[in-house]
Amino acid sequence: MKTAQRTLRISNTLSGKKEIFTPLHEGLVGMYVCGPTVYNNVHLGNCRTFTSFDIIYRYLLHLGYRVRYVRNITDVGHLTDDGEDRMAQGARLHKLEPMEVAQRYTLDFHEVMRMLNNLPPSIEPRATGHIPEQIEMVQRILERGYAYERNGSVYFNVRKFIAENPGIYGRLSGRVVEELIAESRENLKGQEEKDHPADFALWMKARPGDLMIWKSPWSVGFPGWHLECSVMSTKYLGQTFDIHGGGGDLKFPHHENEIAQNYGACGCSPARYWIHTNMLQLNGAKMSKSEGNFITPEQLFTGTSSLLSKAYSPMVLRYYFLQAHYASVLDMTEEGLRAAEKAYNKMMETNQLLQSLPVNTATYDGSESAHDRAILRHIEAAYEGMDDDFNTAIALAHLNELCSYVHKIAHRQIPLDDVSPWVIERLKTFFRAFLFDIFGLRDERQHANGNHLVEGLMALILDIRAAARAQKDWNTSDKIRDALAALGIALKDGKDGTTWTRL
RNA sequence: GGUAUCGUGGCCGAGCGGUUAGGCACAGGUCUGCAAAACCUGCUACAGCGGUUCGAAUCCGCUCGAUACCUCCA
Repeated sequence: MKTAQRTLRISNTLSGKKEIFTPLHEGLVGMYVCGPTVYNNVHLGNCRTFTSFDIIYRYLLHLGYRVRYVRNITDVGHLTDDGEDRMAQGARLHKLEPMEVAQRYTLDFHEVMRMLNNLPPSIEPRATGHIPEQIEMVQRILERGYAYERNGSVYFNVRKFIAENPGIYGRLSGRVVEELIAESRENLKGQEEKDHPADFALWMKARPGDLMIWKSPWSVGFPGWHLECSVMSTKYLGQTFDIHGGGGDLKFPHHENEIAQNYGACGCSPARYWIHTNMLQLNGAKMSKSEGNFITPEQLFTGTSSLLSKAYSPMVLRYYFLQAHYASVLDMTEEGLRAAEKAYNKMMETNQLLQSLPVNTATYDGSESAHDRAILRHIEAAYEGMDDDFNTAIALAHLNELCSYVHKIAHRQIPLDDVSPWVIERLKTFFRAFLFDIFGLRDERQHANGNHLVEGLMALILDIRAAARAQKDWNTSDKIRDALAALGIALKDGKDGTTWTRL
């Protein structure tokens, strides 16, 4: 698959329109995604965001692009409402060094990403590893006149920036600064230093007791939360790059301020396409720790949440995400998870069936049947779905349609001769590419069945049962089936013998 | 309170003015020793009320509800 063969369209949240994607440099894509703040276990909603971008990353790779995918780890500067650094707060709550907190939850994050089969980004920079660069950017913004120093802290001058660069600030989030001014006047807390409520910190002077501090020309302190992304995207992708992504909740103020910082430092816009993913809800309401409507990835995978009756595997979760478009709110319910589990298992079984289909090249006469055309149409439609703003729901629908064909062929409802061998081969390649390369699914059943001893024992048992069945010894046959069912193994009697799966 | 987005059949969800997306569940059938699986068939929905249009789930207005941001929870 060559890049030139397909036209990719992306909903650009900067313009609010769906645009044809053309990278800055042909064949190369630079993508920056805002990563997690590692002060706690990774949130399920974060899992959806990073899985969405993983699929975008995978599809770009599949199209033949060389992609540099940068996703940061925020380990300093993201303050809570009380003005305490999240990392420092985590450290205080868990009685740990801030870097211990960062390490613990970075490992947790990586483990969950691995379970979800998300590819690691090309570069995963940390905010604390880029303090000198952040100080440099603050200096550049100061030199260009868009920031001011107050008692050792440095703030971005939003009003001056807007006056001199109309149409930049507020474009992404649709914000009008006059309204922000009116709004924020009410809840000013400890922000007396700022000239204006809309201004935001580039560098914060440390207060007594602050744990994460560095020397700078202005004070001993720490960088503002938004600065790291401006700095690290510039460092690894250049002043202007292709795609910047993140959760929709980051649009304002984080991304808006990020753009202002980049523009303020270099006079140019950072990303050309902005992609924002939408929220994950639980039982029709937002996930909220305080209201108990909350579940961690670990609880989901182990079935230890009181909100669920059983465990659901990482691949079932991934399949669940695939059924919806990344920009839509997704509601998670137990019934929905059950449906996804069943659909996922069926998809994996059908693929296994497809891959084992014989291809009789001797009968190939070069013609194209009605079935051939129907199959090829669904394959193309799945690609078109992905081309249209990475619509995995559309692509998945066509894969399901194709599953029906696979079964009809496998069960001789469509004679094998009615489908051209090259179409069967194409279908096999297509399924492998979409299921594993693009959707990033893993066949969990294969892992479960990958035990040689179990495989051997099952083969023996099924052989004995087949012999009993040949003698119409239904007692023995059913005894074996019932006993295996009790062990969590389901038998499926087909025309070509019996197969088994774990429940 | 302000701003924005959304509200689709029993459930989850696609849909971007004019071919009943798809999955799960459910019902009937084929196959089968029985069951399961698989396959076939059925289930024509768009929050409410108005409007624009030959035609609206899709555009506009209002009402109600949800979510996000403004304000710490992703």
